[in-house]
Amino acid sequence: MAGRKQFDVDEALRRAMHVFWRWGYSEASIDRLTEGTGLGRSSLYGTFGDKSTLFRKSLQRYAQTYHPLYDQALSGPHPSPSVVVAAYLQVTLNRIADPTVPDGCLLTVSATQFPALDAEGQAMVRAMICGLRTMLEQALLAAGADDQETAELALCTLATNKSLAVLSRAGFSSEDLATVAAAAARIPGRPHPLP
Amino acid sequence: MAGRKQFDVDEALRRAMHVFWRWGYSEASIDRLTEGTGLGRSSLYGTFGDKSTLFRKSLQRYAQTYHPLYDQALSGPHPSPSVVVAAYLQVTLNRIADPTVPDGCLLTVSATQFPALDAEGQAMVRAMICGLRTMLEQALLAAGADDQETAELALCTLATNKSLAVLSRAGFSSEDLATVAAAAARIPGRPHPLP
DNA sequence: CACATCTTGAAACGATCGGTGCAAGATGTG
DNA sequence: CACATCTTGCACCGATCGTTTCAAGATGTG
Repeated sequence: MAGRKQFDVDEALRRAMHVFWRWGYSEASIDRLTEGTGLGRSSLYGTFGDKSTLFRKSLQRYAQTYHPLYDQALSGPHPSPSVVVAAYLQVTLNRIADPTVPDGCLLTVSATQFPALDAEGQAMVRAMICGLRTMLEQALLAAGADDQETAELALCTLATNKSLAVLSRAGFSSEDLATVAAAAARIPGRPHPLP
Repeated sequence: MAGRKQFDVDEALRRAMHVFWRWGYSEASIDRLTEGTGLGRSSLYGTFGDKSTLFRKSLQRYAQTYHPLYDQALSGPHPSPSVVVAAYLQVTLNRIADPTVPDGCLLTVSATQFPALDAEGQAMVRAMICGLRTMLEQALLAAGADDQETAELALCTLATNKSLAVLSRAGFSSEDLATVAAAAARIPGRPHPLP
């Protein structure tokens, strides 16, 4: 029934990523992965290894697809920290609004939430978060924020990013998500209202 | 080996809630539930029904335990919307810091994230979120916010609440969580920094 | 004590889980 | 064509999943 591979490896990985994206790690069964990719079990295991390896490759695939978008949005000159925050969150909003990907990404947010994920996968997720955090901090510093404000804003923007994914998954409208993102861009440069 | 129940039903439900709290719905296997509650399979099924029913009862148990805390923090008079937001998020921070509950609650945040949860459970989670939202909106109106600001702040505070749970689960420090909560309290009453 | 009621532990159910073995078939090379 | 190499579909593995069944034992009532 075969001599050379009858599928595109990169496209299959993209589809597998979308299965994890939609179902998370535990609920992404091998049957769902074979169905989503169109591959048979043998092809899936022969090409990508076992489930946890495939998940890690899906994470890598996600990073190499979307991290450049964040990098591009943050690399240019920005007039203020607020603009940096808004630009970062806009990338997330764009990704959520993308009709070619499943609704509600369970890769970035809930990867750390699924207890079934092994230590190697957890470490990879943490490294991805750390990379985005550094990316944000550099852009904030370049936009004129001091060290303390940079640390705070990077953290809060990451937090907002996570909440956008959660709210999206929970069925909140894109208008609501845009409202949350816009409010996060209003945090910079404000004194504490509490004593 | 028994004639009358050899355990406290309410305490067993509390422990079952903590198992879902720690593991989420899919990863909370019956074995983990029997181990966590100390009950046998027969007692568990005989008392609480099947797994999805037990999860719903755990959700109810969570709501009746923690929603009064939010209600209490919001019911008194507040000088400003900022204080309302801060008071609300402080309840979440306190719950996260509680040493008697597991680290990283997968009940409120990720209940909507787990595809395995049935429609009835999903609806219950949405109803809980809706109740908290209404509670917040009433307190914000009472604190002098107009309709538009109330809607925006209630949404953003809910979003921050979710992100706190996610960041907590991801291993961020309690100082980081407090920073995020404090920054959210700085949103009210600020003009948009972007054109 | 007799008897109905309830609870419990243990075994077992079918279904699904992630993963493997293997023969059949397609390909590239000689 | 002969042959080694690779891929694929299919069956199957043990383990675990949620759930049910059932007999044994403890209790409350007469």
